[in-house]
Amino acid sequence: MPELPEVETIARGVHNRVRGDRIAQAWFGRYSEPFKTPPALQAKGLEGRILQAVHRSGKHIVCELGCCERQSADGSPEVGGNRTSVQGVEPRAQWIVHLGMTGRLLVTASDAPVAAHTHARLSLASGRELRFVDPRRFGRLEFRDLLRTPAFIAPGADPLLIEGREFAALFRGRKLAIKAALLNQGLLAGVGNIYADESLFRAGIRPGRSAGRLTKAELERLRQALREVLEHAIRLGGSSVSDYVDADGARGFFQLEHCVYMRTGQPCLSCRTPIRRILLAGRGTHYCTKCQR
DNA sequence: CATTTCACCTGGTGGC
DNA sequence: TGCCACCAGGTGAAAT
Repeated sequence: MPELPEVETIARGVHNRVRGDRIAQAWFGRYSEPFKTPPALQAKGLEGRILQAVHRSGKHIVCELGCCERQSADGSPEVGGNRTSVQGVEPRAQWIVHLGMTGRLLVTASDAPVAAHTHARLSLASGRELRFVDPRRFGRLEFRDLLRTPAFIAPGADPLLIEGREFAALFRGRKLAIKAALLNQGLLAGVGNIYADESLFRAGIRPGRSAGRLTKAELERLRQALREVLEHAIRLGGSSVSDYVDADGARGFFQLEHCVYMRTGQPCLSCRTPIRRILLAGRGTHYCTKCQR
């Protein structure tokens, strides 16, 4: 479910709520699917760590963890301060959360009712909990000890930062549909089904067009449309189509701004032509046959 | 190598 | 009310 704007919203929310807090205890459920690192190793690695910062990389939420016990007087991690002289400031480990289709990462009171399909609960020194909930179990949790493993960086360029030249180069010589290319996380990190459809509508490009045959002008329109759509969605807290919520359990509002996604048969907001739905790259794909060429 | 298809899961919805 | 088919924000392995 969650694409770049939803993951960004959640990461910011979690960051603002738990930064500087200490993981007192970690509990993991019995299912093996959600864990890239065995649950016992995750619990052992996480307990006692300070949550220094939480940010997004592609569709991944990365929790930067410092080593143990120590934190500054105001509870902030002093990132960017004197890194070598303050114990526990340099990230020593990472907890990487991928939400799959239905994953949630929530900051709750420790006595809040435990939702069904809760697979991880980190109790924090502040008395709250960081919980991972995922009914479909497509999400993944990974622990990295940075003394042994390199820091996590999502493959693929960030669609908010990429420049025109580099963007165009991603698609050069590719025969596959532009929508399939947008969904390829190795090319661009963070674009999923909603924002692929919405950005192609905004750029006026049919999703089935061969990626390598788009003109320079079309590619530039697409790059800007993608950035504008993603930034707008972030400002509105993401899209809540069915069950997406942020770190506080609040819904986003960008679903109210969707022009094509899940609007099959409804009139195009620009020309009134009914929105068409086709299957492309195995995904429901929505577009306007008149506005998108 | 590039590209496509499918399996992995649970839950909600709409038709009969 | 129940049953069933179909659909859903993602991804990576297997097949082509």
